[in-house]
Amino acid sequence: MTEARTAYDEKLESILRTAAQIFAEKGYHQASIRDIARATRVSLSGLYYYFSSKEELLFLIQDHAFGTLDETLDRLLQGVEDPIRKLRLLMENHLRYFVNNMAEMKVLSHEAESLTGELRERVNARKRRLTERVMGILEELDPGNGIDLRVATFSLFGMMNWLYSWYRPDRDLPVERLAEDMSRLFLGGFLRDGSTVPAAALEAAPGEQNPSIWRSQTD
Amino acid sequence: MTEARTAYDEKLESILRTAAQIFAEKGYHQASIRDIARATRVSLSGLYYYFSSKEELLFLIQDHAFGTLDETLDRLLQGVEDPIRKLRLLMENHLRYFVNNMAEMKVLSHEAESLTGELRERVNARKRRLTERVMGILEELDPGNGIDLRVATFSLFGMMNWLYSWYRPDRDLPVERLAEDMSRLFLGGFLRDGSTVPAAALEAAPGEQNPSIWRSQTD
DNA sequence: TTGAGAAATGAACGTTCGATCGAATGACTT
DNA sequence: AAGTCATTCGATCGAACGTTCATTTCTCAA
Repeated sequence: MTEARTAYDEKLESILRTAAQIFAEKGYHQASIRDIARATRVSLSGLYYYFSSKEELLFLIQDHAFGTLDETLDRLLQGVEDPIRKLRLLMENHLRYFVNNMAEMKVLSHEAESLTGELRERVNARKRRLTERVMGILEELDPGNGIDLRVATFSLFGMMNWLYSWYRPDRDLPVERLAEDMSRLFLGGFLRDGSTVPAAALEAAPGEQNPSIWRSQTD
Repeated sequence: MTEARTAYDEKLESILRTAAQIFAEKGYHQASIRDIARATRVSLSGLYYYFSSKEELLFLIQDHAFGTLDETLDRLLQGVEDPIRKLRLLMENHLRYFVNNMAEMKVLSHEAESLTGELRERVNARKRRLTERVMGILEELDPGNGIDLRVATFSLFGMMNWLYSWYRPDRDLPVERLAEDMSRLFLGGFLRDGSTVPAAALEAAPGEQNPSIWRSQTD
């Protein structure tokens, strides 16, 4: 194992970390390479010694973040059998990384479509793996409540991934309580027998509304 | 009431509708005015007769979508007292607009930070109003389960707003079943007494993990 | 001390962007 | 037929963008 941690590696990581912050603040397309040069105190052209294009820079950030998230999850779930416990550990892992690396996780959530071609496909593959992992756990759990698995899976990701748009570490719950509350919200709903949900929550709304927000057109 | 629906109004709405689709596909900053000119078959300069800047175009889309969403909700909740029913109606309204106007709603969810200054503040005001409305209903409901209100509120929005990243009308549930499943997930979890949630779902994960995905640095 | 490769740079390129402006066109009134 | 106002357009602007390249500076083993 050649675990040589060179000066090159350290500087690259430092650039990735800084770039992630800038991408999180301004958005990938808004942020210019010049912004990153200014923040890292490396010259514009000097940055291209560490990556070959702006798009590859975004990929490196996303791939690194996803890879770390994934590896930690592997380690965490080793030997765990109870699916409830598995899901709880997965959620806590996910939320902990979110809160501790808000910039990177915002880039993951918000710039999912900013990559193209092969780089995009490679990140998508990591994402798919995680999605199927969650869906698999929910399938194991299956309380027979009739809730669609895809809806449940992406509702869970939605709850967690939406964090970047509202969570403020100084005014909101610490990550442990956050994970507890979200676990209770999601698992409480997913594991509950449908017949114990108040009827008013299940009744559909009356009538149809205008399907489009725009007035009807002729063309 | 001067409800004169002029040709100008119709053309503006047609431009907004087309622009929303392009913003949804390529993202606001990626999409050029020239893209919109091509799609609407109006010349580049001709567009500026209908809006004064690209940013105002984005504002018009967001404001129109939010306004419609809001007005329909007002009408829908009139006379409804039961908070469970209120929440259910709100969710169905929200999801229905999402599914029926996916382009506009993606722009709402994904381009929240693309406006600046006063235009951004005006959209934020509408958003705040809706957020407080939801939080108010949850407060009415309050089952005394100890779940943080902010966490519950934004978890609900996260579930719903994340739709744009996964929902495909041709392979996923129709909106009625979607609303039912999400209602059961959220309300089932929110209304459940904490003591009935399986213990394994509440236990914290053991140990602390590396708080940052990056290796420690010296500077 | 020197030489070679790694690391970093300033200046510039071609392209695309949002926006402007004066002129042309169309529709409708008088 | 003339006049008015709304609508549309081609041509063009300066600014900012990602990227390149010929050079220079740094580092350290020989």
